[in-house]
Amino acid sequence: MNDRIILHLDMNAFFASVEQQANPALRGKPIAVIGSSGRTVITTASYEARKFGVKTGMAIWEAKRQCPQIILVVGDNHKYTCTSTRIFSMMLDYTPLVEVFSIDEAFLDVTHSLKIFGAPERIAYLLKARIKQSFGLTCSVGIAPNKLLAKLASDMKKPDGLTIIRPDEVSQIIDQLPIKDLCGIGSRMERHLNLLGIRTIGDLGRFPVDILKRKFGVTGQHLHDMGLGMDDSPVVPASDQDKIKSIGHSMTLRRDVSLRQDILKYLLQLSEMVGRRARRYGVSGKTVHLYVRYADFYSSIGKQQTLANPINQSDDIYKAAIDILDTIELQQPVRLLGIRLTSLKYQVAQLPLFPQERRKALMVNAMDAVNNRYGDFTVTFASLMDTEKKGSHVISPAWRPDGCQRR
DNA sequence: TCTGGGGTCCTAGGACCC
DNA sequence: TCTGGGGTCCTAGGACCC
Repeated sequence: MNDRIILHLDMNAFFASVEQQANPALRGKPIAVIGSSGRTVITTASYEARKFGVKTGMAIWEAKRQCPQIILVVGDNHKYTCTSTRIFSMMLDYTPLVEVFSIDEAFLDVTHSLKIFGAPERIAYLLKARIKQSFGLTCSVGIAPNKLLAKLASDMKKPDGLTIIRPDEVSQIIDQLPIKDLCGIGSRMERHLNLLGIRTIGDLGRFPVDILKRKFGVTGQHLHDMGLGMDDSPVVPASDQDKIKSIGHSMTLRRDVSLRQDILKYLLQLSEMVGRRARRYGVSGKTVHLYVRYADFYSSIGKQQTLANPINQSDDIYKAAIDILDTIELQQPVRLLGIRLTSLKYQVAQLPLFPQERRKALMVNAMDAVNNRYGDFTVTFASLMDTEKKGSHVISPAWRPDGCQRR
């Protein structure tokens, strides 16, 4: 497995760049894409804004303090999904082995494409040129013998970069890089490793593997491999990928909420969002999770309940969520609520036999059809009538585009 | 108006069955 | 008069990714 050639392509400031292309007045200016809800953060900042220190995850007021002239744009998920789907389909012209890693990132295994296209750099240049020409967007590409190193490489030159790590250069290139550059080492793991005196990737590779294993279990071996730049995980195309394992929605409320009736209204809305998505995918779930984040931001509680049978009707999810809520004694006003459905079963949609349930299922199908066509919450429960209809307000770079499955 | 939202994977402990 | 142990399911929480 030493002779693979993996390419990692990462769109530069994707959401912000798409907006700048859509609206020429925004080009060359510091802009940031944000969410539509009241308490939102910076989702993506343009490179012009990044120069001022504006970063993903930053509060709006902080971004404005760093860069008073920043232009804020409410994100349009549909726009990004469409663009990324078209970009991913371009990649399939060079290899069938394309793994979508997020809405703006993918791995390509081009090992067997070289006979047709020549050097991997050539594939990278072709892709970069086509993406630039079709969408006006730039990306950074990394080429390496595995996914770990390809991702590391694409991060090394931004924007519009191309970085190659050849097998014989691996140790020299990674030796002095900080461990947090590795995909899989976050801030907590970084701190743990720092305490062991490990700061660079080279340090990690030289550290005794048995101590890592004793301290981190299975992860220890993985850490050791990463330290040596080793990774034999395959590029898995969408068609071979495991089925989705959970469906959830959460929302930070406009204001902290204490009244039960207010909480229930949000839970009904979340249940409808989760249920509708589950029905669209043709799945039901046996376990319902409720997540509550309190007003202080740091404390939270999560509880789950497993049912006798899998469900995907919004009102069934809602009932389960209320059941869970009733077991919790809320400690503070609520800042965020989340509902997630897990233990998913994939089953062919079938109308229930009994008349009453059958009528309900038919009605839900009809409601789903209207909402799919005219936007979320066009037809909904009476108590949600004043809910905003603005389509999916969810924006997140981790959003998996629905339409990126091959063929 | 300080701090979003969608996921996956792992661990650890308890219940229960054989 | 002794209290083993494997497997599976469930719950809670944390780390990590984008």
